[in-house]
Amino acid sequence: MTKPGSAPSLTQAERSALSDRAMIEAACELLLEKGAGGTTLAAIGEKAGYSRGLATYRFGSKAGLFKAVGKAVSHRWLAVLQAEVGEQTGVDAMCAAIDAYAKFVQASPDDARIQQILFSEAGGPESESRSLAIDTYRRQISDVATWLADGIDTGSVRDDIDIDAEAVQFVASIVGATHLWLLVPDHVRFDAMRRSAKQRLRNHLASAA
Amino acid sequence: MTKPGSAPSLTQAERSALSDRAMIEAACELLLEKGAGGTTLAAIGEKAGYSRGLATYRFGSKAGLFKAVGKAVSHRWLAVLQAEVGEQTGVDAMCAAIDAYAKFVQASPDDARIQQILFSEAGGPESESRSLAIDTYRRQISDVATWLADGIDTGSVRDDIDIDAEAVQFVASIVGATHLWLLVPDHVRFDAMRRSAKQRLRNHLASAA
DNA sequence: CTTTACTTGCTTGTCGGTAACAAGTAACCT
DNA sequence: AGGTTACTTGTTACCGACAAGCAAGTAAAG
Repeated sequence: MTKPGSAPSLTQAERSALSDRAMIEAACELLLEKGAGGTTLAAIGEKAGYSRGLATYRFGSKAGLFKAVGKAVSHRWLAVLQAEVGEQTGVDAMCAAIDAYAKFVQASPDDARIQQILFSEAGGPESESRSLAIDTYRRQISDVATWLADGIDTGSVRDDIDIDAEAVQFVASIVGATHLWLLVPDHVRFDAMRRSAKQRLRNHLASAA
Repeated sequence: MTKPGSAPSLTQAERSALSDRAMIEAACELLLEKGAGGTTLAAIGEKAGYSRGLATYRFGSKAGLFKAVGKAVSHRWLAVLQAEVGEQTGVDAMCAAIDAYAKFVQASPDDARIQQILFSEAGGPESESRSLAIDTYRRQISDVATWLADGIDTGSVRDDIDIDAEAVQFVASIVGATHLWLLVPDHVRFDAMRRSAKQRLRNHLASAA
């Protein structure tokens, strides 16, 4: 029982969900500000309004926390992608994915930056965020491969292509463009690249029929 | 004068050049083994056969050391690129660059890995290796743009393209493919991608004439 | 050639800061 | 109330960075 004039009196689950969200939010801000290496668990906890130790306690380790942040961001991206692509297949789906990504980067550039910072961090043979990055990329490559396979089945895509190689190149283009955009933003104009990338896709992959 | 039976008696310059090389070499091995975060300056110094403090003393900071490593690797890559591309321009130069990169990755996969690890590390707003990565990417994009401009001048490349956008996409494809290869090596087959990437380039950029 | 003053390569001592864990406290639950 | 769960504080080990010192090399004077 809570005394009349006291605090909201949340349930335990609500309390932890609240602090989790606050810390992930704080982590995002700090990541953008100071990068992965410059972000400390203590700073995250305190910025979220708690003690220096909570982040470690809740997420176990720095890698664990970054994994949680990555999952949150990834989830938002996949929602946008799904909404844009819908049930399309073949080259249409790939073009829609390009549009979705452009939209995502424009609407939530912070999310895009964070995702890229975290996935870059996954470079070495260390980290737990490595496995998240691997899963995400693998998933995206296989999605594209499925689009292509369906496109071949329905006759909209040439049947003499190497599906896996094309899928990897497609994902690689987007990953690479984001990477460059993060480092050399003035050189990377997503909107300008969209047109030629889509046209190139159609020229290269669409069936002659 | 050195006593007959005594040690090699190197000059100061030779001594420091020797330890520099030893430490950069040690740093490369540790980077491949433990990643950027897992590599410590003390371990580098000791692995190179010196004290825990030498790496810091010589390179000033961890970022400074990584910068030196990056420069060494970058230098080797640029040599391969220059040898393969030569005086070619336009689409020919870009195809040669693809071949050069495939050759580089096959001949010195460790170098490719290290470069990618370091350039990934440059994601956040921190680090000194960030500026090296930026310079390198900027340089590569402008090289490709020059190839394209020359190709338009000599008539081998369509004149209705957006040079900068195409150059960025080209570099982005390679950067992204390497990034994926580092994380998901089994999905990325450089040799399979070479053929279709080059064909796509020619289809998309070569002038109709 | 030898001595001496100086420079440069390298090592050791140390400090602030951080991740990770453990033990304790306070809030919620039954 | 007792017990479970959310959170805090105390502590340890480790790392990057710096600074003071030591030793190896260099060069000028006698």
